[in-house]
Amino acid sequence: MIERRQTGTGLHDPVLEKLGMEIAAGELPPGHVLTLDGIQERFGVSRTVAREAMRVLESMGLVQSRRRVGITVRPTADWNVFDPKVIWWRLSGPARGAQLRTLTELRIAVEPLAAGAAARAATPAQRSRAVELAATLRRLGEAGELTEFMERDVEFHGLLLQASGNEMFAALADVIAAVLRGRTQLGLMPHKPVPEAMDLHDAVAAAVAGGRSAEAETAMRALLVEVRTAMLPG
Amino acid sequence: MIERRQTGTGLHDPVLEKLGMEIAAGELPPGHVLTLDGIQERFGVSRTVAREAMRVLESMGLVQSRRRVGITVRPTADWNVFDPKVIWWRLSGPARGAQLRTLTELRIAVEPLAAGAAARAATPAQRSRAVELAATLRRLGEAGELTEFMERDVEFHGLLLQASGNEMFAALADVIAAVLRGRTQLGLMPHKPVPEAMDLHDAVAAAVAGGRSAEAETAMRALLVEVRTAMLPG
DNA sequence: CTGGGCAATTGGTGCTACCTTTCCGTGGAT
DNA sequence: ATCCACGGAAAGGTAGCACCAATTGCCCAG
Repeated sequence: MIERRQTGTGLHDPVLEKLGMEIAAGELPPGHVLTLDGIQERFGVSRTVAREAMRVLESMGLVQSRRRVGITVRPTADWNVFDPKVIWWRLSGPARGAQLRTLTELRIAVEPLAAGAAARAATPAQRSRAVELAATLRRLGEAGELTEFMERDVEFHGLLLQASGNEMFAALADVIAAVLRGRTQLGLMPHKPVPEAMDLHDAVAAAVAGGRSAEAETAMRALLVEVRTAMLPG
Repeated sequence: MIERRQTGTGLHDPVLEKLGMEIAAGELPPGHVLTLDGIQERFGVSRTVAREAMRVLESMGLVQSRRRVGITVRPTADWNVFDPKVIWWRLSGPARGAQLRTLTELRIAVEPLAAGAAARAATPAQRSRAVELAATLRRLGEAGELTEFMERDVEFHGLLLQASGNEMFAALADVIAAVLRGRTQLGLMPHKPVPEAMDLHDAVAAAVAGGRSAEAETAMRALLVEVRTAMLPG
């Protein structure tokens, strides 16, 4: 589940969001210098708020603050590219395609192992839920219910990441949810999921349910390679 | 290269560091409530400094700030476990072993694909450097120069991650360096690297140099599985 | 005794004013 | 041309204020 704005309140959050987006989008290129004064004036906020937003950006590696010189935008290589906010900002900007590609590579790396681990570590409830979801996916896919299909797909992949028992894998669930949602928004999904995809979802679920780790891993890998080739033209 | 706070300057940094460590270590368990006043008094800093540290912790998902309630420590599942600072804090605390395990799983997921990508995308300089490093590793390993071996190993793995052309993989270089260093500090390394490890380093380097992607991937996977089994007893 | 509403308390939110510290530029002296 | 000293710009840090929201608990009605 992506959770945008659950806090809602907070005056420094809009500032953080806007600056983060602009930096991630490259509108404020590396080397560009901001000042607290400038931020205050631009957003009509106090020094306190400007400083807090700046500190958070600094902790993400997006900027560096030095006395006398100002707030400098840092090169991309220094960013915390695993920070969910940074990923979100890049997915919202012109680098969306590139970010989707690197994230898909990450998915191909992580999700097969997560599925394998899930086959070993999942609870009975998780196993049956996986099978159930795979069946639902087939039904929705054949019916052409694209958005509902996507939501279940998000749940399916999130479930396996959670069930892997590795909290670092589990932490990727939200990010991958954003990838799946962003992919359909970008029109990188076929209008009707290919039958192979449904077969592979079934295969993964069955292998997880049956505790067949290696099988779950290879099926998930095949599924994701399928996903990558499908979005290559995009 | 690990770079612990080369900025040094900054009064809010020690506060952030201490609180982060305590939360990561579980000394401040989920649900525990802090107040800005308490932080001010404890560290002898002003409200501004306490607030900035709190905001950064909040952006890492370690705490949540609510009016009238205070600053609540959030459950582990909400943490940004990919944030380098969070990883560092957990590696420094009692959860070190668990963190090393999840990170090793992540390595097994990511590094083989990164090596495969490096075989496709590396520059000529990177390819020759990889071969050179593998040879150096063999020499150092046979000589039993453990710390120097480790430093070259750090460079080797970082090089391939950088060369993969995927910035998310590249961003893991620092973290993996911390894992390698932490592993030797924890005594989870054999006193003399096993010959197989050296052979596999060679195989990876040769495959990358020769552009044989699949071969680089499988060799790297074998190398990391070796690593995992070696640290399982720990 | 229970429940609902109202008021007091608590603690973060945001603002302003002011001082300190660090360095970047600049300009003058050698 | 080089070096050094100095002024000023901008972040770093402190203090105290008004404000607001949520929680706590009290009080009174049923």
